[in-house]
Amino acid sequence: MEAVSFSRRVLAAVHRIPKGRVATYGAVAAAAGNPLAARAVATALRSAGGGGNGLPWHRVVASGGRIALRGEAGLEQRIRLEGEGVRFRGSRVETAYLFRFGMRRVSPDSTSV
DNA sequence: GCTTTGACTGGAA
DNA sequence: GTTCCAGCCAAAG
Repeated sequence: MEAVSFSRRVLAAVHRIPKGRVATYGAVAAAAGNPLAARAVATALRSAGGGGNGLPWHRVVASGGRIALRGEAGLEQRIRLEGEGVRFRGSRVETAYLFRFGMRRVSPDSTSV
């Protein structure tokens, strides 16, 4: 029973992304309950997002760590991520910085960067 | 309630 | 390496 809307879960998932890490739309969609709803994640973010909401939208990237937005928006997102300590490899984010939901710390140093 | 849109994804060219 | 096509889902008009 989904008491809350999808966008709500998406926002919660995005908010769960730790600083200095980035999650793909597919990961957020999976955390929201539908791994195939990557597109819906973008729709929800665009609707709920927009700025001023305190939502770390810049921590959400496309598949492979690619920047989803184009133009200034994508550039700003990259700058924000770099400000959080995320490294870039050309036009892509390092795969090691990709955050995955449901990560269990099998080792005490697994979650550490 | 149907149609349009959109910050996606994976595979092929 | 990039670009294009088709498929998917949810929210807004």
